Amino acid sequence: MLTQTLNTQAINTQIVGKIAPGHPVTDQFGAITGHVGLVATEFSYRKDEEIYGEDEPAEYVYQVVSGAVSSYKLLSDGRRQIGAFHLPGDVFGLESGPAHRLAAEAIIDTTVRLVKRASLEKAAGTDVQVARKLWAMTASELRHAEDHMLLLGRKTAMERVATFLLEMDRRLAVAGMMALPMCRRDIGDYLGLTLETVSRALSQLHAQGILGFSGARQIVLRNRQRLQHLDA
Amino acid sequence: MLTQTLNTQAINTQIVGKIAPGHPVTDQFGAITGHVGLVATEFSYRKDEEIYGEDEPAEYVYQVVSGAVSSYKLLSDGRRQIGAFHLPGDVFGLESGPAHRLAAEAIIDTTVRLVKRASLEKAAGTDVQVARKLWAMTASELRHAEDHMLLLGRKTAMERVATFLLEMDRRLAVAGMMALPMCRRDIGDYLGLTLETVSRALSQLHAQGILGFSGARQIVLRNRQRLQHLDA
DNA sequence: CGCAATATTGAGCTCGGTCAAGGGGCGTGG
DNA sequence: CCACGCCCCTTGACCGAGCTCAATATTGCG
Repeated sequence: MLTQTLNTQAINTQIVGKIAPGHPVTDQFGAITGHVGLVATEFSYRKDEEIYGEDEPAEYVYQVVSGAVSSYKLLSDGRRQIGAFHLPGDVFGLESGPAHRLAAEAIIDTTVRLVKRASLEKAAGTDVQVARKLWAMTASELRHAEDHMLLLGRKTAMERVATFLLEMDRRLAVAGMMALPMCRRDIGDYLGLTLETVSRALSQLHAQGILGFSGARQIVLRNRQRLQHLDA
Repeated sequence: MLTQTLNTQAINTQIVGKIAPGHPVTDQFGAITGHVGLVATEFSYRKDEEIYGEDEPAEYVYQVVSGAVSSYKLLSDGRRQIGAFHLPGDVFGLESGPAHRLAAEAIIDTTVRLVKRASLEKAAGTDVQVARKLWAMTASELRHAEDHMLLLGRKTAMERVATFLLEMDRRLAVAGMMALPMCRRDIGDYLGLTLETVSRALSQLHAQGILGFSGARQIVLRNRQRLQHLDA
């Protein structure tokens, strides 16, 4: 289980206070832990390694330092729905109840910072600002889930892929280019499509000059306007 | 706007303390407002009346007293995704941020109880138990949304309808029978299907003896076991 | 009892899934 | 630095679940 893994692989323990580079102002963890003096531990997972399973006790809350994580649910026959991708700076694994409602795994080699859920609960019990922040983070996840229900229930394949590209562009574009950490299958499982359909949609956008490739996962959006139009 | 409507139709204002009949123990509103002495107002909407629009300022938090409400998002061309149905006892319209992320409308004649969001925020600022409860309610909505993403992204039409029937059976069955407040189109918009597909699935379940009708919206589940199996 | 709204059923079509066969890029090892 | 090999990705051909369009059939409400 997680505890064992922690024992064998833990790298670095520190008092939270330094903020992850690149997220100096709006750091979610820092906002909570900074003035409470919680202890955070850094930890690494290899590509495809499970961080926690569905319905597993929610012992820790995580923040991606580097890499990328997916949160997902499985049906008994293996069909998978990814609910969210977590990128550097994102907090994940935060639960109000006792257990994780989705599983989480690293989609590439990933380093996270983590704090005990119990210590956050304790801080929230004495500091109203912390309590407010935990609520806001859960509300933010809910907002994303609500948008994603609309996508999954009502958008066409092309609209889904356009929405995905605009989301990733917003979240991880550097100098107008994005380096996707996830494979076509992961994108399909996020969008409720097959990997082939995702690939066909991307090829079509490429043919129309709306995006450019430099490697299958290195994408430049050349016409956000037209992409937004395709997004419905 | 809402304020106008409130002025013309408000029925009854009271100090919250009495609990809605049928929800004496786990009443969500009561748990928050009971010991804080907040003022709640009762209010009624007719079938198909909008309660609030998407992105409208979130001035009030609501609880269904009687009737039923749907929360939904629209695409520009009219495609609709219902994110949740709210039944008697349910709280809806609770936001951590300033605006409603989904619109809400009464799907049948409905009476709600409502309190000002600002007064809840104020109570949460002084009472940690209230803050905790608000967080828990948002987390509960998130849990539902995560389950629903799996349904919308990965389940077949028959699996979706089976899931829907089991959910409604759990939430509103009385003496083994459920009286659905919503039409086939609403069910379709909730499940990411057309109304025809919903109707066909229900007919098929009827033909297999898994459910019985007494009127299109009066349904008896005759074999929950088999339904659960169809739910994947 | 009558009628307008809602639900059912049918026929044909389409979008995205399935199955299958290459192609290409990246990391590894020589 | 280059070549090899393994994924990952792309593309093609066909299929079918669910959508669309259309014609009844119910039903519940006045």
